[in-house]
Amino acid sequence: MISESKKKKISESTIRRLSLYYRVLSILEKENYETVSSKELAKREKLTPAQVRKDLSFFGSFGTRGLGYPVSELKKQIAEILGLNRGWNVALIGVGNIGSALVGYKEFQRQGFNIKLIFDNDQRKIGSNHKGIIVSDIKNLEKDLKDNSIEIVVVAVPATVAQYIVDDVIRAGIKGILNFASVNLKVPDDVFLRNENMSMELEYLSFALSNMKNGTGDD
Amino acid sequence: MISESKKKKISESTIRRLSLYYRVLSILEKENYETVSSKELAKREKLTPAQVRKDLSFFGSFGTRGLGYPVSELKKQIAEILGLNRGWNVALIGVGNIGSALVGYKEFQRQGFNIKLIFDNDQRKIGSNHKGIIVSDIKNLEKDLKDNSIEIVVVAVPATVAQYIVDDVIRAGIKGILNFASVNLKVPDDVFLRNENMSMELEYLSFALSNMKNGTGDD
DNA sequence: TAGCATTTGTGAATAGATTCACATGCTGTT
DNA sequence: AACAGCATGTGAATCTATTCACAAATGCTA
Repeated sequence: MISESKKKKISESTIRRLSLYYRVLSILEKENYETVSSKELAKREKLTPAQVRKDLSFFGSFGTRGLGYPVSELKKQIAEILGLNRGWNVALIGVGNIGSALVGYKEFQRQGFNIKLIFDNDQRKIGSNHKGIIVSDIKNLEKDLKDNSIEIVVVAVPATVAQYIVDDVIRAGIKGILNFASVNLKVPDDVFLRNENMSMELEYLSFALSNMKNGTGDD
Repeated sequence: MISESKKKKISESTIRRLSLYYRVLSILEKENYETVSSKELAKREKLTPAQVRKDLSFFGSFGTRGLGYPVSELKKQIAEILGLNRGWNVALIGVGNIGSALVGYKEFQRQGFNIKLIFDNDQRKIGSNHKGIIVSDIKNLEKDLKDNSIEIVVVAVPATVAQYIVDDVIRAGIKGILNFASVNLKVPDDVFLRNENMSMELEYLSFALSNMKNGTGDD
C-alpha cells in the first residue's frame, strides 16, 4: 500500500494519466534517463507540469526538489499504484475478429495481463490452438474460471449474447470485466466493468472533421 | 449545420455521451419506441436526466415538453451532429493482429466508416485479400490516399514505425487519424488525432481491483 | 559555506462540468 | 375549456478538476 490515501477519492482521469506516465517512464528508462522533471513528463503527454505533480501528489511525494523524479523508482511506484507489479490471470471469451487480435496483443503481456484461458461456443473453434492456448468450450465457463483462479475476464462476443455470458462470469466470482461488445451490461456494484468502445473514437473524429474547428483533438 | 452553436465550445465528454445516446436510440428504434424521456435515456446509460437534457440543449431543442424526445428524429439529429449522416472513406494501415480485426469489425461499417484501402509493408501480405480488399504496398501510401479521397486513416502498425507513417499520412492531407499504436504521435494543429489505448482500461481494472474500494467502475 | 538556479509539493484561485430546481409548454381527460 | 400530469430547457448553484503561484528543499559552483 503506497500511502494512507484510502480516504480521498482519486479521479478516473488521474488514473488514466498514471497509465500515460507509466508508459513514458518505460521509454525514459530505456533512454537511460536517471531523473525526469514534471515539466518533461508533461511535455511528452501534452499536459501541464502542475497536473503531473498534482496527480502524483495524491499518492505520495516521489520527487526531489531541484532535481525531479527518479525514473526507475517512479515507474516502480506507479506500477504498484496501478497494481502492475504482479501478474493478473485473464480469460478471454470469444475468439472472433477482436478476440483473436487480443490473444496476440503484446502490450497486454508486457503489463502482466496473462491470458490463461480462451473460450468460445463455436465447435469449430473449440480445441483449436491460439498462440499456445487451447480454446475451451464455454459450457464449463464458471467452473474453469474458478479452477484457474482467473481474476479478469475480457468479453469479446457478439452484443446479443454478452449479457448472458457476463451473468455467468459474475457467478464465477469475477470482479473485473473488460467488455468489447457494443452493449451496456448490467453488473452488481462490487464488480468493476470497463467498456472498450472502438467506434467512439472514430465518431469523435467524425464530429471533429464535420465541424472543422481546429486543434489536435488530443487528450 | 444543426444550430448556430459555432461559438460555445462543446466538451469532449458531451460528444462521447452523444455517441452513447446514438447507440441507445438505435436500440429504442428497433424496439419500436416512438418517444423517449431524458429519464429513460439517462437510465440506460447510467447518467442523470439533467445531464442528457443539458448535452442535447447545446445543439438545439429536440424534445416536446410533457412527451419526451421523438426517437427516430433525435437519432437523425445526433447523426447529423456527429457527422454520421454520410459515409467516410477510411484507410487502414497495418494488417497485423489488430488491423485484421478492424477489417471485419461490423460496427465501423454500420456507422458509415468504410474501409476502402488497406496498406502493409510485408511482401507476404501485399496483394492478399482481406474481406474483399486487396492489401496495397505502403510505398505508394501518399498517392493512394489522395487518389481515393481517403478522409480518415486508422493506424495499426508497430509503435516503432508509427510516427514515420503518420508523417506520410499528413503529407497526403489527411486530417483525421485514429491511432492504435502504443506511442505518442506528433501531428500539426489542424490534424485531429485520437488514440485508442487498449491497455488503459485493463490498467484501470487492475487499479480498481488492487484497491478494492467498491462501485462498478462504470463511466 | 553562501548564493544561484532548479524543481517539487501544495494550499488557494480559477475554470469547467454536473446537478438542481423551476418556469414553461405540451398532451390528454373530464 | 379548464385542469392535471409530465417532461423539457435553462439559469443558478454546486461540485470537481485544473492551474496558479510560491515557500521549501536540493544540487551545483565558486
